[in-house]
Amino acid sequence: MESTPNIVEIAALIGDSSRAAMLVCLLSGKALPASELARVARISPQTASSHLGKMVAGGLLVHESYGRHRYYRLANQEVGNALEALSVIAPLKPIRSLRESEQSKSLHFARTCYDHIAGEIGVALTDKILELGLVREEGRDYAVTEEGMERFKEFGLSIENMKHTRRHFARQCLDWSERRHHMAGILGASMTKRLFDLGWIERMSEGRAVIVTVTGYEGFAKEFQMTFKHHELCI
Amino acid sequence: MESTPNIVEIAALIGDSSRAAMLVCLLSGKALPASELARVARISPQTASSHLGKMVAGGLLVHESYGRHRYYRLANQEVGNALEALSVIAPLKPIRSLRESEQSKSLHFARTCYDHIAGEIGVALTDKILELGLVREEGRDYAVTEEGMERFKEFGLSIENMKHTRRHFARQCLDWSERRHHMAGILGASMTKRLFDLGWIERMSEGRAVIVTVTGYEGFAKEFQMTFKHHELCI
DNA sequence: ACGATACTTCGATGATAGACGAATAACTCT
DNA sequence: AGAGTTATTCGTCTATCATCGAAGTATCGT
Repeated sequence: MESTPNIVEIAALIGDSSRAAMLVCLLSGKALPASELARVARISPQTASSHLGKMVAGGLLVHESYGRHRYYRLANQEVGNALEALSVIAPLKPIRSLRESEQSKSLHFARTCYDHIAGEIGVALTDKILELGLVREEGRDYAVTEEGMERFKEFGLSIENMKHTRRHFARQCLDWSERRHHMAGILGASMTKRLFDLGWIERMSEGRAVIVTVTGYEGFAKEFQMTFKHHELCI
Repeated sequence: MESTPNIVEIAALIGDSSRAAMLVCLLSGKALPASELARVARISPQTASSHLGKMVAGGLLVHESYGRHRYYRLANQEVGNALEALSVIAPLKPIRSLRESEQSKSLHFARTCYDHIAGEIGVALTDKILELGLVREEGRDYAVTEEGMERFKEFGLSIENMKHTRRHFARQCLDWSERRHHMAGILGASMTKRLFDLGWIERMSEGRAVIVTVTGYEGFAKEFQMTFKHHELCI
């Protein structure tokens, strides 16, 4: 009937505030789990699931399952192309508050992933621990070395007690903002708890964002040879 | 919420079947009266008026009044770009005729961007002209070189006359399908007109797609050392 | 001046679809 | 095995918006 391709359906898919928020979030090229996208769009998981299903059916997104998580990302480059082309003609939206944009930046820098630390800091810390030889990779996990046993004890962590729990000791956890691994499991959780106790990191008012305190910067530098400039990590 | 442009409203505007029909009809670059657009979308004049008002408010269209007629056209070339970018990811399912799918491919290959040539051909031609030293980049514009003056004259273009117009001489225009620049401005328009006059390119029945004729293939090869195989460009 | 044409505004209506609660399935951790 | 997550499906409710009839404004032809 219509001699034109149905840009209507595609545009209608993008033309919903919840779905657009998700799409813009996925423009970075990263794959994000459904729950994260629901949070970004400020809607319930049920509604998000409905939207994600429609966008997959419409060819905007594809998904991959990892365990109970389902990661969504843009189907192809052309989708990103179209979103960018729309951005060109879209009026700029006023930034509601500085705090929100700061918080968004903070999420990439440092946040908690359940009970362990993630973001740039999480990945960098895991890297340093590997580099210093405190742990070594072992399949999907990390195993503590002799030297690690000693250093973790100095840091205030009892590896012995951890071994008594049935939880995974030190699992590799995929980081959505860095696309690399950070440390999960009881070791990751205990370290993060210790970082809170030491006052190196503090939870921001709400959400999962975390800030590194002044003593934290000093501590990370001294204990793990991590370097910062202007409150950002040097890699 | 975020500092990103507000693509929601724009996409929602395009994501209505009646409005999309009007927009696609206006993709040719023509200005059409409201009644004609109502007829194309198969809706009443009242409804059409409502839609047109919203699209003007949203920055998609502009209107000019001539007597009791009101002519609507796309606000700028970026709107056309966005519509075409959407059609790239849309026509996956309903390809009704071979001609339509050919036309979609043609849009990537060669099309007019208002009055100058774009697509693969447009970008490649601009590249060649740069490579041959006929123009050089100068900020957001291109400037003709000594050699360019001579070669353009041989090609049938009077740089002198162009300088007398108030229009930009040779502007860089971003190409959505190639993500690179092609040449706009009076020089780009004049070259494109010359290509039509020489019969190197011809406008397809409707829309902005353009085909390269047999003499065009020979001409591009001879004059600009551009090579093709199977009616596709070799880069 | 008169009716005809082109387009707009206002108001009412009806259909679409986005929202969430409740329940279900799949998975992980203890 | 059981508790706690993550994600989905189903059903219902509600709000938004496209649509058109009726009426209003501006312009043209005669």
